Amino acid sequence: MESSDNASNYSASKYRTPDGAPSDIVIFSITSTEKNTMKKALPIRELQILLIQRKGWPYAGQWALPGGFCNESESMYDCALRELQEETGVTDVHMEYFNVYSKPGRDPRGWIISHAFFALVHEKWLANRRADDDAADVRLFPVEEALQMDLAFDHREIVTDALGKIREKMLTTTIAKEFLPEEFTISELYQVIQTVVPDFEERNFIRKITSTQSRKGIIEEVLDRSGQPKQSNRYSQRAAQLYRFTDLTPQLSIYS
Amino acid sequence: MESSDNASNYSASKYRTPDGAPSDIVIFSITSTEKNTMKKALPIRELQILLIQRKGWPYAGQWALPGGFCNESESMYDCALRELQEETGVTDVHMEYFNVYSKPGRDPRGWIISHAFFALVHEKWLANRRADDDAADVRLFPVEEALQMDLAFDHREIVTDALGKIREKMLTTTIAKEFLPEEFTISELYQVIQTVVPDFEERNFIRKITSTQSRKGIIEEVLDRSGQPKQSNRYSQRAAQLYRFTDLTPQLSIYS
DNA sequence: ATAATAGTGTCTATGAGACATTATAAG
DNA sequence: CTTATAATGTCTCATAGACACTATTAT
Repeated sequence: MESSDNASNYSASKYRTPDGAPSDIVIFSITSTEKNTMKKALPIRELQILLIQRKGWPYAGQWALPGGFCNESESMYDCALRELQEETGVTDVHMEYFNVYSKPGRDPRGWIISHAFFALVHEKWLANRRADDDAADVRLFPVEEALQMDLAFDHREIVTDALGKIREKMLTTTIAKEFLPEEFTISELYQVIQTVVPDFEERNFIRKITSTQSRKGIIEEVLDRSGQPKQSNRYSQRAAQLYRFTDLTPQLSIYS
Repeated sequence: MESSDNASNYSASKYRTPDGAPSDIVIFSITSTEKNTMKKALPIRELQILLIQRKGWPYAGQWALPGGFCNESESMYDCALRELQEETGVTDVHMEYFNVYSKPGRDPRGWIISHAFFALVHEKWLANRRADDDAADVRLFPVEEALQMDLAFDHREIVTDALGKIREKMLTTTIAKEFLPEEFTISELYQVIQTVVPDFEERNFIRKITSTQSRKGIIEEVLDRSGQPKQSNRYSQRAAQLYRFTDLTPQLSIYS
């Protein structure tokens, strides 16, 4: 108790304690499907999340977020990293903690406080996994479809919140880079932003991002070995300039 | 276990479970001290946080963030609200969850996963408390001073993170309103922003906020009953226009 | 040549930023 | 009348936003 003065007569165990502190991870990826037209064109991109089908009680058979219980010897972040690795084989991706879910009764197994992360995984990493085990119980779903499903626990709420969070972050930070190759064209960047934030529309996008003083530091032109601008004609007839993100972290303010 | 198919033979308790899930609250307030000059002047404002002095083990005698253990029947947010109310008597303030602290060994009492909130409390609410019980074991400290202290647990890290968070939010959202009266002058707003974000400087502040099309919706002029602009000469010789925040939530983007 | 995507020119209205100037009221 | 703070004028250059136009290359 608080009034005792050393560890030997401290007893937290007289209180009811949580039955578990899991992490749940909303793993986002953007899939690309080549258009089967004759002409070169940008692929069709879709924002997807990874779900697993539950085997046992509770919510057996229903789809749920990947995740699992935390051990005493790890932090929540480490726990989530471990689960992410187990589920996708992927390490070294962008993962962020964003909320805790603790409403009484949210888990029939008891008093379980869940810690929600989102991860942004480039499809090329998930491709490996899908080749390895094309298990029917681990799948990518388009986000909009996932939000229509009857997910286990309060996972629909978690997915909704995660989606809101990455939409905000997509517009205010440079996380778009997590979904793009190192070098990309302006069209690809624009398309990735729109895939995550469908309402996004910016007519003069290329000028905003490349020639306005306040923003031009965010991305930079890629040059080849001879110092010439490096271009790509992968998605278009006319070759497009390649860009990469810089290390600059944009600071936004409503007062300046 | 996961492979069983109903609640009766589910047993989470065979695993080690956390010894507690507390909330810790970084309660920010801005104190105003009138300058004792002859002339009217803006008060000296200082960003402070509320700390309590621990009585028992562990960290007896050291200063710590207010907070306490969550019960099974409440959510983390409700827990934090309850603690906030117990500590300050205040309800109905801006409080936000911002991070979890779960590093192994962070609490000598065992495996304790702490959920950190920050709250923004107008000094007028804390004034009551300070009159009631001027207890030496609950005090406001200037943030910079608190960060120099040897706080209990990992509370210095929590305070550092909370400070970073409210600095960011001060510039990107309208939380400044939590530290201001309903009606305020531009100078007061400017001063509040600077109190939280000392680096903030904006020469043409009044024009940015009142006459640029993209931002002018954030605050609006206050009019009196007869429809005339309402002014205040509380802090200055020449009366200044009063403003209030609107309900508008500014949307920021690095791409537009 | 055609089509498809990349990228620029150009024009107007608005905003940013710096500084000087005027306005108001207390003492 | 002096002083302190509030607020506007003014000037230059940058940016926003719209839309027409040119550029490049596969077919």
